[in-house]
Amino acid sequence: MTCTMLWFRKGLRMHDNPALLAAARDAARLYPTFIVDPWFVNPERVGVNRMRFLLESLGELDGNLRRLSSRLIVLRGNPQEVLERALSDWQIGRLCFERDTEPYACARDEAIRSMAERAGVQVICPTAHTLYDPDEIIELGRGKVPASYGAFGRLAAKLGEPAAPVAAPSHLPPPGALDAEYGIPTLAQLGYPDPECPSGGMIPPGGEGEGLRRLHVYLSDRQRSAGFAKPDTDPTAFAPPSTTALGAHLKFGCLSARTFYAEVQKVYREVGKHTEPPVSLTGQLLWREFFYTVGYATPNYDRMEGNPVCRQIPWDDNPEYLAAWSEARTGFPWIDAAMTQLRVEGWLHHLSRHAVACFLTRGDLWVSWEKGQAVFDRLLLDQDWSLNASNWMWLSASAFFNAYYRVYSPISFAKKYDPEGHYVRRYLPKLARVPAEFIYEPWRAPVPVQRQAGCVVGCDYPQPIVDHEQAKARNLERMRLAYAQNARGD
DNA sequence: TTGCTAGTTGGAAGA
DNA sequence: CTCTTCCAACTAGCA
Repeated sequence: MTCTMLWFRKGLRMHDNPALLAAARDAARLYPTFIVDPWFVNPERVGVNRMRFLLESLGELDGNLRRLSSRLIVLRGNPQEVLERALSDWQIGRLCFERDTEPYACARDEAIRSMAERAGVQVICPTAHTLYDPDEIIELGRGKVPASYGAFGRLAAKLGEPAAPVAAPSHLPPPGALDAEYGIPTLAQLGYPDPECPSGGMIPPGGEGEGLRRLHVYLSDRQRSAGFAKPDTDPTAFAPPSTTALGAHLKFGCLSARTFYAEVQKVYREVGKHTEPPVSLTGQLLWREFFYTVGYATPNYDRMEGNPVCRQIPWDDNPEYLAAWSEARTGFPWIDAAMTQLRVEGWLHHLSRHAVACFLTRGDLWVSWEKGQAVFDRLLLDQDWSLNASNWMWLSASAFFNAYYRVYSPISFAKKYDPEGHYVRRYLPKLARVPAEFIYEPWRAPVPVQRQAGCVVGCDYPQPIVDHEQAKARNLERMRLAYAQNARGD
């Protein structure tokens, strides 16, 4: 009988957690451990909303462990240093953690694996964050990384159905006696301000219970779930949103992607007729797999330079435009409302992300996708390294997508879904009384109408930062040129 | 080699 | 209100 440690990083759940089962098997004592890594505790890297979500998730994990007479042990510091001491202090013979394929995690885990093995500790590292093991996909493609969703889908189909989720443990070995409390820190202890939730409770709480509950609530509408077609969902719907909005729970592994997948297949079996990838619910999980795989296998994936899948485009360095975009003062209500929703709630509908990303890059402002990526990385609850980089490259027509002449209009796009402007009024109260006719382009309203609405453009709300038609024409030309150079990062 | 086809989610105008 | 066409036109993947 040996003492074991489960090191939680993502995978903050009891259900479908092979690493937890591996750690619990035949263990005299089990130390369920989370390490607060200073690399992440940085308001510039991880915004307050996501940090709060993480702490909530840890709180629930601790509660679930305590129900099985265990607990969560929270350590603080550089993971390698902290672990080296803990493995020795607690005489750990087996260290288990779920595999993480992001570059920071790969480097960290490789160093820790060799440190542990040098100390005679067995290391078990199952894949459970994704449906498939990216190495298996790449091997099946004879070392070639799938360059498109279709190519990925064919490889995944060859591998067959993803592994079924494993059951949650019904009991756990006891933790050892500890020399200190090792409790979950508060936001304030981590140096974060803890503002009153400004969004009226629109931010979903973290934790696996909430993730599972939201999954089941969404899937309880069998017809909608079976008929789910992503491009047809409404980006201006906010109460409730038109998609599952489960990204944050998936990102932290509060909700297992394999459980999600299995539950969706159950709905399909019940309903019979259902949509197919890429637009279906299953298709959304496969997009995640595809982007995880490319992100894992591509060097410098979150940058333009040195990134072999990314087209090299001479973006402008324009701090003023970037600031106006990220601070929701572009003067385009649809863009500014979406950026406000992002800042306040840490979430945007996928198509809103498209609209603001297109606007920042190839559509209007000609600012590098890397700048937008950094803002999303900080503010999104569901920030996910490979998905974020992938989608920014997609929207800026730097990779995967190349119909660069398809530009989202900051005026007419949202109008199709929400002609009255409910969404804009919700997130930009200054515009609440602007007549629907002008809600997406208030600068066109006659001045008396602006006065009447209590929203004078240039005074209460900014003038549009660019003329969209002019910017679009100019940028199309620049894209044409960049495509003609046909330069890639390799 | 070459040619063909399909690709998650644009917009504007006109029938 | 829905459908088609034009805009100007890329490339991975396959036969």
